[in-house]
Amino acid sequence: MAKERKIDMVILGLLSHEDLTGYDIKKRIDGAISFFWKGSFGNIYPALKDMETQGLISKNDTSVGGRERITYKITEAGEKALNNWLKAEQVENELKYETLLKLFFGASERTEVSVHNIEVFEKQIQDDLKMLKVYYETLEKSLDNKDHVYYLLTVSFGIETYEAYLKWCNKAKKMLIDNLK
Amino acid sequence: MAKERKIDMVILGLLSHEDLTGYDIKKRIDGAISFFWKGSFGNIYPALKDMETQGLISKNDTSVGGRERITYKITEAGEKALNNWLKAEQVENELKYETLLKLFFGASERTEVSVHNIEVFEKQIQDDLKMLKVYYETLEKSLDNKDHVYYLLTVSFGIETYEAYLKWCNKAKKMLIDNLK
DNA sequence: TTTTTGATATATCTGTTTGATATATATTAG
DNA sequence: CTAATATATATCAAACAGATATATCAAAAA
Repeated sequence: MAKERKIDMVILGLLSHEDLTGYDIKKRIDGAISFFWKGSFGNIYPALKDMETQGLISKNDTSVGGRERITYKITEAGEKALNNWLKAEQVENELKYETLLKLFFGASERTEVSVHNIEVFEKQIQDDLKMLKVYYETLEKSLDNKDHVYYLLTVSFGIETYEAYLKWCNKAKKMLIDNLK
Repeated sequence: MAKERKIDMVILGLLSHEDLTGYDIKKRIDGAISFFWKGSFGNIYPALKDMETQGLISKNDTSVGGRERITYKITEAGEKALNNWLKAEQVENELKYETLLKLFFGASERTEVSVHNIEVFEKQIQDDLKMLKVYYETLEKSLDNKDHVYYLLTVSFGIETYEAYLKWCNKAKKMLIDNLK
């Protein structure tokens, strides 16, 4: 058996707040969610079709003029599926860092190459961290919205881990330079 | 065009140290590498076949008795490909954490469900952290081996980020309990 | 005014990866 | 001696990523 399709839960979660088109869903995922979960048209559209067949969501045509526009709404069965998933013990947490892979095999090349690779990573993280801090400040001002408390927690996860990454970058560079020259 | 197949580089990296069978490669990946990169028979064996055709690795039959055993060796072209990848700027770093996904949609359920989900995550991380610390202590004793310096850096990455996760777990649980009762 | 760029929107295709399963041999533990 | 586990190759279905195709519409630029 193949693993359960997780994109379904992302879609249900988003639809539990508002009716959306496939395109909207992609945009939402590309926003605040993207740092811990990704989506693509290639899995969003087939998932919408399947879930409609399963009765977890319902389709309604909101086309204007010649412009096609299919909005989806979550059904009661969909809400149930979402809550069951939220309560399920099993979770799949996965890190996939090419930077660490390169570092693992770093001894095949000159030390400077690995130091440079860490710097590339460091730059990426610094940029992403700035974005997360902007999100954080915005959310902090509207914690009366219950959803925002949860959003803030995921953003705070990002900030704390990215700060840990940056600390590691410094240690790692130092260690490479000290130990290997 | 599809993205380049990364498993090729994992295989080349491993073969740059020793000759291995597909099964061996799987075992190596499941070990110290698995926390930042995964592999499966379903992509290892096809990759081995392709890379042999491309001349990046060479096959030699080391079967004993009726037991099939195909060992692969890296070629000069393979070493070149590995070093080119190590020097390439572009990297793909990706976090895929279902725990954060659940937390993001946490407002759909009772606060206790999210607190429990954080505790499940916390337990997982505590266990993994113990393993990483054992790796660390073992590696620390053999830093005369140049490779081990690099291995240690990846393990240290894991330790630092997992410790940051645990700190976040406490903060997050407290925030949920304070803000939402 | 016309053109072009960019955003909206659905959909599909190829290649890659995951996870499971099938098959068979060798070794170890009870 | 037998059962369970480890070794080993291989393939399949489902899921996913990334790119591309197609078309509409709004806004900005020429």
